[in-house]
Amino acid sequence: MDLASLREIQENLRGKVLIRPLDVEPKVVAGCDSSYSRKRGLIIAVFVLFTYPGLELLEVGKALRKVEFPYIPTYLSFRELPALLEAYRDLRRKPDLILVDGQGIAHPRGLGLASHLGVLLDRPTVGVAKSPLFGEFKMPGLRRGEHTSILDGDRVIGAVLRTRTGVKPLFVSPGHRVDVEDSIRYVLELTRGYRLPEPIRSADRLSREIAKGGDIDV
DNA sequence: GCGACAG
DNA sequence: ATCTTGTCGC
Repeated sequence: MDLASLREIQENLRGKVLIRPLDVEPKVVAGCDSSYSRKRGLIIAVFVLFTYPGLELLEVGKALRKVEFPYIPTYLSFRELPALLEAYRDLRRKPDLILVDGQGIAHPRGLGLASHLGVLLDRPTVGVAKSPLFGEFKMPGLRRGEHTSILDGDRVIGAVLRTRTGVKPLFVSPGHRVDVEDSIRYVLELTRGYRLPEPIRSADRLSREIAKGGDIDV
């Protein structure tokens, strides 16, 4: 499979992405992330479900697969989606909102990992990235909650959001079935004392722990 | 052609 | 993302 074909897949799926306010009050939220075991050539994907707004741990879904695609900027989906989809199928309950570690529509072809996953699952997703990939922006103020827009010309495709005072901001963008405003709102409401929102922080820690060798039960 | 470039 | 030791700061 060459990049031209994969690029065509992204350009086609882009038309399926829906940007609009979240249409339900979430009762179950999820965070997902992937880690790698270089020596074993594995990718470990994890989904962690929490109640909302109480943030009580509900369930964990995981998957370990052999890495079959290299990391190529703007094509991250093709490397991580297979494992993420498998981890999702491992879940009994289905989340009303999913936070994904990566870009949503703030992507050269409007289909970052969060958007791609959202369309395939037909679930609301929000992209939460630790660094920028696409779009123009100015840095926001230093206080938690302050944010600036990520622009594609005149179009607002996301926000640079300060989740912790004095700490590097996050690059938030809608994945699917949410808009920029709700994306900002939920990322902020799910962040408790750390830079990353709790669902993603948990998924990150757990997947890394499994990659390191252990396999913790939940 | 050159530089940039999620995880 | 992963590989890696110490170090600065609240």
